Amino acid sequence: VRTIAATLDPVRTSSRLALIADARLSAGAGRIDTLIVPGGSGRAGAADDPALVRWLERAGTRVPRLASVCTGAFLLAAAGLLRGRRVTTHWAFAEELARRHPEIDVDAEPIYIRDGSLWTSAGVTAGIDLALAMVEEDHDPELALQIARHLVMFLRRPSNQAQFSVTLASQQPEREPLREIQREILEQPGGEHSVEAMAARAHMSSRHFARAFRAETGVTPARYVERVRLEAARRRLEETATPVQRVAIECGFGTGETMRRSFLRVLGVAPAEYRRRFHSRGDRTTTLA
DNA sequence: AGCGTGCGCCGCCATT
DNA sequence: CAAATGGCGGCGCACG
Repeated sequence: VRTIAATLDPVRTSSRLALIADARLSAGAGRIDTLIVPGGSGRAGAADDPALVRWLERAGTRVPRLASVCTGAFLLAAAGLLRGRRVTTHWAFAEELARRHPEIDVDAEPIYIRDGSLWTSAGVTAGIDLALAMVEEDHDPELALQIARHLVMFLRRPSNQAQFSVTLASQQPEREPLREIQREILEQPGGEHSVEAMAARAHMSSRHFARAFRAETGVTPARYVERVRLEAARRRLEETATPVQRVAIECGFGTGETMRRSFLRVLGVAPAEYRRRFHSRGDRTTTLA
């Protein structure tokens, strides 16, 4: 991994962290396999730097794989690299991107989008999902999964389910009845998803269902249900002010106590504490220089 | 904080 | 014969 900047002087990020680039644009960067353009509050100025934009125009058309994180998409757009492509960016800026560049097909829904050799991602952490997807492509899903675990990365899923984060995607079953069951769980985490009930819906004996599910996804049915419920609960805690108790019921945990224990076991924090730490205050955005 | 019990899981074997 | 499926029993543990 190498960093390239317009200058070799320290570059301050929006959080004041100073980075020193490995190379200057003018020096050329040698052969590049994947070019990743970050976003952040500095991107407006960068888009006004003719030398940088010109460099991007050239490099962007030559690299085998081009990517942006967050508002980095604006830079790619300024360099004319997104014409006619399907891309995403930070949700708070998606409308602006679409307005300023009508020639781009902007979709703010997925956490990242791959359009051929062009990869774009939503907010900063979505960039991790994007990077993991690249690892998966270059190597295999198992390695991506290992890394995700190593990073103690929380699973992320777009609401439209058109695109799962790699960790969940690697658990996509082949067989139709099992996919159907998975869909039901994802759509209604609070529903009745005991092993027996799911087996009945799939027209299988519970023994066979559990065995098949495990073989296809690598996770046992109940554990999968628990994961999905945990995800749903996390999202509600992050994005709403719904009382913890009600979140527990809505997400299929019988009681608040059950959800609490699940949180402690998997995430290491209790629900209330989790909300205190991660609840987002609406329009606040995260950007990276 | 502690506890009984029901559920999930799996090994094993029979059946299809 | 191999593979798919079903049933049983027992163990561990999480739910309430």
